[in-house]
Amino acid sequence: MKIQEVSEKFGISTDTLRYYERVGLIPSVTRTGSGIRDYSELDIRRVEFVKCMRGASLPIEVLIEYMALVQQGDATIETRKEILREQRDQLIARMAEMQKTLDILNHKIQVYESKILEKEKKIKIEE
Amino acid sequence: MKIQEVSEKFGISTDTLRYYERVGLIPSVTRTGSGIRDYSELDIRRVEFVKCMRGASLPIEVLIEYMALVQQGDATIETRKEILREQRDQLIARMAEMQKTLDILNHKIQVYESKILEKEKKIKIEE
DNA sequence: GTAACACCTGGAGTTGACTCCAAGTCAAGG
DNA sequence: CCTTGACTTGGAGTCAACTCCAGGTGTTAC
Repeated sequence: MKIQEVSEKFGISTDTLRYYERVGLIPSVTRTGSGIRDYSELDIRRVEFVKCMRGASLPIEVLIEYMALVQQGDATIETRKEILREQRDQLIARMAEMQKTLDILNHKIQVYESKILEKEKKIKIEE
Repeated sequence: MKIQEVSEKFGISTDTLRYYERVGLIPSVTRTGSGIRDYSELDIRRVEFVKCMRGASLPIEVLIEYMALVQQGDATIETRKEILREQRDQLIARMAEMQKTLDILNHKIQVYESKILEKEKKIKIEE
């Protein structure tokens, strides 16, 4: 699969895909003889993983570290697990914050809605 | 309440508090005669609101727009409600993405955990 | 009254994560 | 063979959101 297709499939620009590779987020993608990227199944699974993690704002640095450990094989499993656990905990914390914000937003929207209703009533009475 | 105390109360640096004021996120804080910030109850409620919204990553630009509308009074209620509704919807979408990521993280952690267990078993058998 | 310290301002610098660009290479159609 | 258009690289530029700094003023403890 060439870069253009991967870009469309995941909604990630080709520039970003190349950038991810450059910084080590996706270890060197397979190439054709002449050096053009030709994403393998594995490469695509990696892109998907990164897209998903970035979608939840896991920092690129952490993902780079994680990917490097994956490359190093089974000896790093314990460390990798720790990284994922920490990221998961932070994610849970962020989601809790967001839930609080969501509640406040919903509350404010409700207040606005009833204010708008009041205004409409007043107009009706004045008519 | 002076800036230092507000900073500690909310865990926002004084630089950030001044920055928020500068860009219009918190309309001009009350001052002492000599020009030193002295946050009123209202100012503090505003800081709290902004902190909460920023905690859920609502963009500063949107908050600036919202705050400007609040300043303009009741005529802008409808617009404000729309802004909040849109932000709420985006927040819900982001939380859904994060939930997916969380599920994957949990799954991966489980897989790692069972791999570690297997390794331990092997060691026991070899003993 | 003076030293030490918190506060002020405008503006420059930093960080993370892209995003764009120039200059060059390759592959397919006519 | 030559053009057209997608691909390559390294490096520079951009953007949001801070964060830091220099140079100046205010305020409190001794």
